[in-house]
Amino acid sequence: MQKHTFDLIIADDHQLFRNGLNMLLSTIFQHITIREAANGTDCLSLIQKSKPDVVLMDIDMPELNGIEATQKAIQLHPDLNIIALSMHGDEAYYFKMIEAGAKGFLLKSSDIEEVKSAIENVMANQYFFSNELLKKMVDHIRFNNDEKVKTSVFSDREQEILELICKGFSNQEISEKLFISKRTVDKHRANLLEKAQARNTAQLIMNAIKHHWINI
Amino acid sequence: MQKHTFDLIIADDHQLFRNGLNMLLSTIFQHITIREAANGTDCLSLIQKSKPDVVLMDIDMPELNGIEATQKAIQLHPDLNIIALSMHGDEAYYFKMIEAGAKGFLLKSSDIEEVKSAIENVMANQYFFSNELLKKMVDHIRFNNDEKVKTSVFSDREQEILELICKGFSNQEISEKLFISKRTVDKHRANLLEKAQARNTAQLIMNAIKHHWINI
DNA sequence: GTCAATATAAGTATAAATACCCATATACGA
DNA sequence: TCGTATATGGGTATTTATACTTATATTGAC
Repeated sequence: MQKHTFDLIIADDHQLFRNGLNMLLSTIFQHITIREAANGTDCLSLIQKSKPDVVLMDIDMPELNGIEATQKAIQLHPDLNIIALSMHGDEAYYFKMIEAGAKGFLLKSSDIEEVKSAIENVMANQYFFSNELLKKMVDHIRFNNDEKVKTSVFSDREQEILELICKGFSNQEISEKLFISKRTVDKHRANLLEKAQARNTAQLIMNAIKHHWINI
Repeated sequence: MQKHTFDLIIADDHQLFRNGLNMLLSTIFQHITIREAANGTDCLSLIQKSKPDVVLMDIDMPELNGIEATQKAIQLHPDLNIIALSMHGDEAYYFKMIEAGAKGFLLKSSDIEEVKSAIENVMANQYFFSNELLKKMVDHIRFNNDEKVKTSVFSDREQEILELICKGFSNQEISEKLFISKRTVDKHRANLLEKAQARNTAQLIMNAIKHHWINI
């Protein structure tokens, strides 16, 4: 797998982390050239100069953070393989890294084997998510029933009306679509609020999405 | 890897598919016992009788579908390794399979190597998502800007108010929290609607979540 | 120093949502 | 058959949101 030479950039603001990872990767990959950047701006310059095969990009960096650096880098080189590298707690930013165009996603708690897999995968034009991150995502989906909103079961009619509400229709418009009285829609909507344990439309939709009562 | 004997169930309502996959897996794994189920109910009985190591579970099955079968199976055997197996178009049900407790996720368009990886991974207590599915998920996140809602940039204050709206607070309550006039909140909210190209609260929140303007 | 964006606030008006009350018909399961 | 859930619809009232308008002070960029 690691027969031909390839270039890699480590972008992270902690020198010790960069140096250590550099050492580890140099041991694993025989023919590798590693460059280091301490922030997003330096990383962009390095990308322009050295045309790397892979970039390991920290999310939290000074000057230009990993998300912005990834956006700009992907604009210039859409096929560049960028692997996001973050700490626990940065999970909220993974969506933004995906939007920016990163192709691999590692936590800093990963072991070096996983980093190796990630590099090999993205170079083979595949996505890579660290197992720990997948577990976090899965757990988030499975166990976010924290607010005791039970897995509410709406009736078919309620489900239908919920979906129309989500599309932005008013009760009046829904009643015309379904050929029923607006007052009936009012009532269904009130029942939806009660079942969803929501005070208003905003909470109804937040809960509906959190608990996957609707598809987005 | 495949040294010791292990048991596997293929649950799918298409006999040809079951038989073919059975043949393929028998070739790949030397010491494997494969049982077949044509629907969710049969699958549950087989699980009770044979205590399998892995179940390949189709989502769309008669009598008891894959989601319900997975729920019941995981209730009885929380550590059972269930791999969801679905066709294109069933993607909306993956969330439900995750909630139900499946640990691997394959598309029927996967090649046999990916099935092998999935089986090995879940038996090693890891999650497995097929690369095609990851790509779909990533593409969904990256390219769902279909309604020309540009990557709206809200001001800090607007962002703050958006998050309070999502938590279910009324403009009156928000104004009290932020020590500003309700009319100011009214105005911010109107600006939010305009920037989000939404007609009402429901659409505002749908767009906010779709485009990750807020974290859920 | 000017321009643009933002945060602040208000007037006025209508539309929509929410919160209670009530009733009737239907269907489905114990 | 009896009860529960559901779908339908209405009365009344209040609260909330939305749509227009205008205005001022501040901040930051160029």
